[in-house]
Amino acid sequence: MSSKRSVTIEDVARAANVSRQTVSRVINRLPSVSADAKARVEEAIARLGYVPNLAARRMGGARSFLIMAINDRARTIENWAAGRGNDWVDQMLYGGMMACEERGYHMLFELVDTEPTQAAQQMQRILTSLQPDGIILTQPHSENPALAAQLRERARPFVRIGLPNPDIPAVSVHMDEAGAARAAVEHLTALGHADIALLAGDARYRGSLARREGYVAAMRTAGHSPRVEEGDFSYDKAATIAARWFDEGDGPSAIIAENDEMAFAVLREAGRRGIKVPDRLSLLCFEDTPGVRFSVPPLSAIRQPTAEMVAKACDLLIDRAEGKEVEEEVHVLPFELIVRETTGPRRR
Amino acid sequence: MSSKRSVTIEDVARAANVSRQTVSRVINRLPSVSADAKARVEEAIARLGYVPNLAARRMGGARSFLIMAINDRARTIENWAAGRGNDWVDQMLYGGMMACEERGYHMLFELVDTEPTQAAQQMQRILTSLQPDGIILTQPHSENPALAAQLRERARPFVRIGLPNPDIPAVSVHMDEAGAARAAVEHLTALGHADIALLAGDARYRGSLARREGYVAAMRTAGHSPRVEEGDFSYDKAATIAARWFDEGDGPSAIIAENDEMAFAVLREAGRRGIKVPDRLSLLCFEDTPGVRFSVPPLSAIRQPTAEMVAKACDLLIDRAEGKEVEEEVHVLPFELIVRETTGPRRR
DNA sequence: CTGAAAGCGCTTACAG
DNA sequence: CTGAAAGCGCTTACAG
Repeated sequence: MSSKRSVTIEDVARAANVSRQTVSRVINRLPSVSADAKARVEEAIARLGYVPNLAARRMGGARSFLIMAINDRARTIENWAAGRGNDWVDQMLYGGMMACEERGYHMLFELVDTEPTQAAQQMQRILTSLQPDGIILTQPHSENPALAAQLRERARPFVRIGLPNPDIPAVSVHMDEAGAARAAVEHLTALGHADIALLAGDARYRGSLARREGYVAAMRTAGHSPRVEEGDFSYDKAATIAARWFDEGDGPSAIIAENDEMAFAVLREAGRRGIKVPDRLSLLCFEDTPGVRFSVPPLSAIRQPTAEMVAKACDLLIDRAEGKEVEEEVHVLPFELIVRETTGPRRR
Repeated sequence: MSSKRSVTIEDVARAANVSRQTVSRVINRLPSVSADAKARVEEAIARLGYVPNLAARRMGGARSFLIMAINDRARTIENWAAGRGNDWVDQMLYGGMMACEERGYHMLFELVDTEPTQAAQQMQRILTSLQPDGIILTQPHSENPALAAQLRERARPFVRIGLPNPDIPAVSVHMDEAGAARAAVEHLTALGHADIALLAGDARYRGSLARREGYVAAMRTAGHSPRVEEGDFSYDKAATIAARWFDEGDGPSAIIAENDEMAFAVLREAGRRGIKVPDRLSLLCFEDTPGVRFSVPPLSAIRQPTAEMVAKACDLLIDRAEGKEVEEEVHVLPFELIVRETTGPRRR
């Protein structure tokens, strides 16, 4: 069955006694093929085990059947090199590979530098060497207008993962950040908390800003006054803030941290001082990377639907590649609030 | 600079006033190009920002510049779906992408089922649709003789990650498992331990077998009697064994676990009984996934050089693709013994 | 050292 | 509905 040479469209055409265009039409599910011819071709394909050569398809002027996800080089490599897990990459591959496979595409994963000149050059290389049918841009590339312009100029469809950016008209997929912040507040108020602080990330990030707004709005709705601290997404900064709260005695009764790292810092500082979680302090975080399950106690968290967002992006891109018009510009995916063991009513 | 159409070899040829073969020779670093022509071509490439189209190169009968790493589908997806990290995949991508990039190749990552018939079919599809220049086989595919035969028949170079398998003649890359087991024993004997148990994996795995042999040999050399328990790589099994050891009072003073999971189980059971690690029990594990750093206390471990093994496999495959003869069949990579906080002298 | 020719396996218009 | 022709951007022999 399997010899050194692959079975080609020509072999199928001969076996089915049709021309290779007809085979091509069947493969690509184009109309205008007689039922009879179609059946013969399909039989031949199955019998010979024919699989189209993607390079040839691409060369014929068609699609490449490749969707390319772009990630930030430095950050990704740093995580890998440190032997840390890389939840974002894992979930991205998961969502992307499954979505692509289902529709006969392949997911490619590339690293691009943040520095704009380098990014542009690398993007150029990737586009012409691999010729992907679609590109997925993640942070920080999703916020780089020059990259978007470059893709547009070269007529390469792309989707941003992230909240819409007014400077970058493009299809984008994101999680409902504001809604998640609201849900976090509601979860905590339902447990009886009133003094709920937001250990914020960085307001320069669109997502962070949206969470902040959601948080503030929800607090006002509940009749509580918001309390935002700039945590900068960093462990050290969060630890300093938590230490101050705990030592000065005016700490909140519940904290929402915008990422896992900051939540770990709070947990650590609380532990050092014998402050029981959740009895004396409730803690909830955004992000939900794998380590969160293993903290003591395991953290309640807002789960970011990374796999789902990437899968959605792939689907949108494949729709485009197949000529379906994508009308919606903005796609919002639901979050998940996972209650583990760091949130509860306050006890003395 | 960047227009809708990509710059092609033809554009470069025209700009440099040579034929496209000459450009091709320069790109592929073939000899027999005059210094003068070469300089003109290189200048034109730089000026126009030319990047060869990989699909076209492939079609021209050359390489695809694609190296494909194959992983087990079910296991990989299960980890992803559970939201657990996937250290193996992360490190594989890390090593593979860096190695490929350095030599102008791209790393592709594909999932293949374990079931032999499906595996063969999927492999067939992958080979003909993507036409990779080389394949990297990991567990369990690396132990499937039919897959190896298929690759050989289709003349596709491949490298196995894993210990040599007498039934599968092939280039293979692996870690020095026996040496690592020996080093583990030596580390513990140096701390004064004599009653060192091996919480073993599964002897049907080649690597597990090698560790067992290394362990036994090292124990004999040290004049101690070996003590092997079949842990089956599972948390539950390891917990049962540890419980028995601790409760019957004849437990070893040090334990070497063949993976992280089993070490976590031991740590848990010890903790429950107030057995201090490392004061009353030393514990060391193989594998060293990211979670190991966060256990309390952090586990001493033998680090598996996953990234390095995959990088090595890529290099070997690229050497082959570029016509360099690879003479060595077996490539052994060093492990790393990372002493954290679970191993120490016994104290009362 | 250099180029004209043929071909890789497909698809896209174009006729019929 | 169906096929003959041309072409995609390269490389591989083959001449010179």
